[in-house]
Amino acid sequence: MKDIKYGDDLLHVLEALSNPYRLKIIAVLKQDRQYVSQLARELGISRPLLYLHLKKLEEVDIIKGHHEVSEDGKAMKYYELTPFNLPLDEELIAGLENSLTMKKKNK
Amino acid sequence: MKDIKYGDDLLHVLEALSNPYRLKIIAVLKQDRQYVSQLARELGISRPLLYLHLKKLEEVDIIKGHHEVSEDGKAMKYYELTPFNLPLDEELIAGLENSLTMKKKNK
DNA sequence: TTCATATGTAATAATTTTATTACAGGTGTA
DNA sequence: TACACCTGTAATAAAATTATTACATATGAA
Repeated sequence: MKDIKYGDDLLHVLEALSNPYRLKIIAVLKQDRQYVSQLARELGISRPLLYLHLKKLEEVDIIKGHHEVSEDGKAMKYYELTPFNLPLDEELIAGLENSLTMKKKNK
Repeated sequence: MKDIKYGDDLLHVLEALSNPYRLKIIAVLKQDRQYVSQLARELGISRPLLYLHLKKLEEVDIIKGHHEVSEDGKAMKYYELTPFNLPLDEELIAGLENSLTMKKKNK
């Protein structure tokens, strides 16, 4: 996970973690890396939806994906977890208050 | 903040923290307790909206409100921060995986 | 009485997030 | 060729969150 220097970054990470599927993805990937289709089956969700969740986690560098070609020649996309540690308390939040934007999100 | 023993509790707290106004509220209340109308002015939002945010924070015991009568006889509602500490990492998440519900939220 | 302050909430609208459906394209094997 | 895998995304729908508007009620002071 990238260093959190700004309130907006902290918020971005918290948003990424605020979903049961995304927490589950972290738990699964902690055991071992996994490729997208298999991960979708394990979570019981569609690939398009999984991509959405993976994107949010990857945006904040909690997971990372890369392509690989399997032994039988198939193009696979594996995701793996990036260990992280976020000591969340009121001190951290207060310290980042000035770099926290209240405006709506763009894009 | 209440003890986090279940994945659903963790998620609930993360959701409560996933909003810039709510992070700001924590930062403001860390300095000192405050009453609702004044807090709304400081944040630049309406009271109805503030109530919504306060409710989400109070639900997970990050803040607590109580009524008080001011010197000049007005009924005031003050909120104060409850110090908390959440060491967020993949270990915590993996450990709570089994008590994490994927279903939609009720209510 | 009128004004300024305070709390509280119901109803609705706007926006964002989450989820689904429908595609297209690739490789290896039967 | 047809089938069973795989990746990737656009378009749309559904659901949840966030925000606004409009009220009602109460107190003290001018």
